Amino acid sequence: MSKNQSSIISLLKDRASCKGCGLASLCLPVGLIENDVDKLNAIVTRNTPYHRGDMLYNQGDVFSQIYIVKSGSVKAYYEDKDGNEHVVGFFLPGELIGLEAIHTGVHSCSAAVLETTAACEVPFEDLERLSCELPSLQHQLLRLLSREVHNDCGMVALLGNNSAEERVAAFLISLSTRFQQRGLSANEFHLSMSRAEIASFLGLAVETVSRTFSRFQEKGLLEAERKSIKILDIEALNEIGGLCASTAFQLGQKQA
Amino acid sequence: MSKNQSSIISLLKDRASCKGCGLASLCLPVGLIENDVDKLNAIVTRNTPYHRGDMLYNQGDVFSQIYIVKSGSVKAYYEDKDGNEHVVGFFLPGELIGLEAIHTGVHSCSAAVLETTAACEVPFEDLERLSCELPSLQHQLLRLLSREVHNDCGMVALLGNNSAEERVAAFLISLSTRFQQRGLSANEFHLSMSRAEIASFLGLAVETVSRTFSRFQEKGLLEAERKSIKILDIEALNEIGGLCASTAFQLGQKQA
DNA sequence: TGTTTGCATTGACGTGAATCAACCAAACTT
DNA sequence: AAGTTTGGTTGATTCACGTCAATGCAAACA
Repeated sequence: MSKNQSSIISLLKDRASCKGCGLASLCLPVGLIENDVDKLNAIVTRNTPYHRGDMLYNQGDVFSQIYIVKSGSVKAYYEDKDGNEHVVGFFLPGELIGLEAIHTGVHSCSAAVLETTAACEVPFEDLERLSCELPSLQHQLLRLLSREVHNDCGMVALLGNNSAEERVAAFLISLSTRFQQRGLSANEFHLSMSRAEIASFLGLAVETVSRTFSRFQEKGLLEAERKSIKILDIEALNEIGGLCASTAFQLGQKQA
Repeated sequence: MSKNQSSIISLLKDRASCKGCGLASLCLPVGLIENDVDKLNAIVTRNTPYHRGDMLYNQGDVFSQIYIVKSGSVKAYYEDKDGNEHVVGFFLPGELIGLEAIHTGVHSCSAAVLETTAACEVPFEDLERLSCELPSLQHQLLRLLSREVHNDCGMVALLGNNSAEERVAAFLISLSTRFQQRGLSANEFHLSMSRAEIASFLGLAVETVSRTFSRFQEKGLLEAERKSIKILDIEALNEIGGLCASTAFQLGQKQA
């Protein structure tokens, strides 16, 4: 085997490990030295990709591991007693899923993938054990949990106080910001969730979401062709929804 | 000094330490052996009581420690750009305050006490250090953060999907449950927050909260005399608001 | 090419809760 | 004890958004 070949192979290996992962700066490895990243990597497993509709876990499942989106996207939702689905969050690459279940040991919501999605799985007991050993890992885990609390506070604020237009604007700003942080375009992106899922998440009717998109288009703020979004006037959107909960919260996003 | 006197003194000391604290079963000491509780206690400080209106911290303050309610109650809120106050949570004895700030290192909301309140303060760096040393402490800290995430999910669900009556009912159920867990009456209690603060928290107008209380009284579900509440038919209240977000969430409470 | 199926959009209409405006009762002042 | 302030209740009106219903439109399949 030539040197060239072996370096390609090690590159491929790296891409499938925490060390070479492009999301490392958003995820658990933040603050870890190379050697410690290897220790983290040793407890992480990666499955074959999931497809739209596949479940990471179901409401009521026993909690054993957290999931981290590697590529694609995931929704978290719960079903009420009448069987209606209520979306409580969307997760993009680098975001941790399942944190709500640590407390009780049982998942209180379900997680379904929205498009072809790769996920890392981290057995929680292993993660706890390693966190005791690596203070930086513990710190980052606490930070990520705190981020979740912070963002959920922002959602509570948004849902409690803001109009349909403000909610939709805040939602779009949130997505835009998060895509940008992941090296994608802040102005043009693809929605992996349906209007119904957006509506559910924002506490609105599908029709209201649709009408709001239309109104934003009439005002020249964006172009929405089904699931592809092109933001034309991000400043105006920010004006409507971006800072509605004060500068304190970067609203509605699962990522700060 | 007689043996009797010294035992009284040590009892008083205990009450002011984690070891003798009646809230230990809800708080950080869960799962710790006596020796480790002492280590925790060594990093906890307790100030003279706060009074209504006093601030634990303000939006924008640098984060350095978390607060735990020992007695009394606290509200967390943020001010929007127009100076309007929006309540995002209420905290009862045993509940941790300030967790939203770990992520950024800056408080994104303010915490104000609602009545005469005692609080424990735990410098976060010390807590992190000790958590590495005591796996049970780390575990409990993660659990408490997760509880916050879980409860906030419940609030998002409540605000997104439920009517004014359902929200108020869920709020009352939540308080009732939490008082009961603290050894107080589940049916008769005192509200430390004003109608305006309840309204803000539930994303409603003061008038709507007031009317909803009145309607519940007409239906014979409760008696509300200003701030004192007497629940007459907790089953009916549960029917209205208790399980509205499915059995998955114990709604709207900062405590499960 | 027509049919089905699953979103998405648009319009008409009704309603729950916000807003506006009095009014009242307690608590505080002087 | 009369004035003032603060918080809570109640009524009348308005409006944003939900609901109901029809239509559009693209991908999937026969």
